[in-house]
Amino acid sequence: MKIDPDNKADLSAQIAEAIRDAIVSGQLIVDERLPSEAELADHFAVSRPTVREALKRLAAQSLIRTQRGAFGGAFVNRLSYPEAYGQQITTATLLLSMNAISFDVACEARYALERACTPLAALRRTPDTLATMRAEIHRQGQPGLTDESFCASDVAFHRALVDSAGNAVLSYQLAGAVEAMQPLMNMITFTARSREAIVGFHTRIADALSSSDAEAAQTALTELEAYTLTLGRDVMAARAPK
Amino acid sequence: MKIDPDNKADLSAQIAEAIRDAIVSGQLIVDERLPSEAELADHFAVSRPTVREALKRLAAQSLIRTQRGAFGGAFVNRLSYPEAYGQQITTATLLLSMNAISFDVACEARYALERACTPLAALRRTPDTLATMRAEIHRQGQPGLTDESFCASDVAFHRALVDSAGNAVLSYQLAGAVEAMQPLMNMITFTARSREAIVGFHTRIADALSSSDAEAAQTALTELEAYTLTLGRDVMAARAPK
DNA sequence: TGCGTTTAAATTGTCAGACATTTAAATGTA
DNA sequence: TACATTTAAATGTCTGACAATTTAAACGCA
Repeated sequence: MKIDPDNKADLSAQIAEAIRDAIVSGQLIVDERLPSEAELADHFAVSRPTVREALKRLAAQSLIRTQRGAFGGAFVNRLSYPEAYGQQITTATLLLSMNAISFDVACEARYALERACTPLAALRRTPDTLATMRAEIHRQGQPGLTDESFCASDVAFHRALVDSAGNAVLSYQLAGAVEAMQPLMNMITFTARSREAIVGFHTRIADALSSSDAEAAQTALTELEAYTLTLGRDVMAARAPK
Repeated sequence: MKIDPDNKADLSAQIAEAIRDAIVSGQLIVDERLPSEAELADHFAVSRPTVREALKRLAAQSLIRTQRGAFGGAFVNRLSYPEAYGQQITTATLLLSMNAISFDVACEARYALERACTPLAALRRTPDTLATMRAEIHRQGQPGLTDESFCASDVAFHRALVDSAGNAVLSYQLAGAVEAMQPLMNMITFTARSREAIVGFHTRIADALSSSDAEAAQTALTELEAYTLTLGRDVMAARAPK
């Protein structure tokens, strides 16, 4: 873990980068304990608060965890799937909300990615994931459901679809794509008729996966994409004139 | 931006969360200036170092940027694509390297996602992206190339393929999937024969996109996946007996 | 000896106050 | 007006201290 030359950037950023490099390059392995804050301060020739700021940066990225007390300290953290999911979703959501991404582009990306899952899902879907999809479809048919709850259930359905592919890396990658769409979807008011149509598409998808018919699932997904697109465009059109 | 009850977690973590919530919920908008560190310390009834640790956590996630000097301070940062790319790649790389993801699973995910791009890429590929692909194919044919450079060129080729789809959200999502595979791919020693085979697949893909033949591109990708898988398995098999 | 209790030490979390550095606005001057 | 200087506000960094927490070792007792 090396030093910093006469760089002008923040010391805490430099130190954080040095430690991060040591982690990603494998010099520091999972669960290994870092030197104490005092030792790090000594090593980098800075004060303890500066070291602490660097460590907090790393903690924010789930690269380390800290433990108080004797024989406590900072330890290299094994990045778990839930943590990775969380970061993925936060980043994707912010990217979409802050960069004026059009509904069309986000929608296209989402359904393209989901279609990537269907062949695997048709092959590997389990009774468990199928049951989840059926349950969400049932919920979506309930009359008293708010638009937010309907959207949440929609997300749950699509996550079950993605998880059906039985590939953890794929699930992780798509978590962001699917969840980040929710704020955009929440802007849509779902009429009784549109809900019925969506439930119809979902049923077709679930049926297709049940019978391991990847092609039928892809077709239904593509039609659902087209339908979602028209819903979104109607909303945008209704807003624009104002 | 609200207070913290008698929570037991770190104050800096609580404060960071409170500010993060304010950002994602839209209470703080892009480029808006946060109160100064002293004002935040006063507001949350903590010391300035504690506030600073919280701000560094947010800075590590690119949620804020800071500026020194009069009328400086912390500002809500517009998450740019390059920043999002970087975080995506770091997270995906760590997830793969720290969780004993099998080569098969990572490979499957990567090619499934890339296949999702081919229909769009066949439709929208530009002379620019096609030229990039051709250039990388040419580089991959050079005899003196190290394995690392070959892998880097492979990544560049696949990134060009993804970018051909002309969907920024898709490009962002797949950056992690493609780049995170590189460390795994770097473990493979590419013989002259395997390089030739890979260049062949790449040429077929580029040709298919040139003629807007999505199906041929998908087929070539699928075969490339199968070939990559055998290469990877050979390496793993050679290592296991030791 | 064996086991429960107490003590001590190490480490992170937090605070207070100070000074250094940077930056842009305000001010003064030709 | 144009340019140089001053000033004020803010972040960056340091020092030193104390609080809270946790574990290991020391201790005492049966």
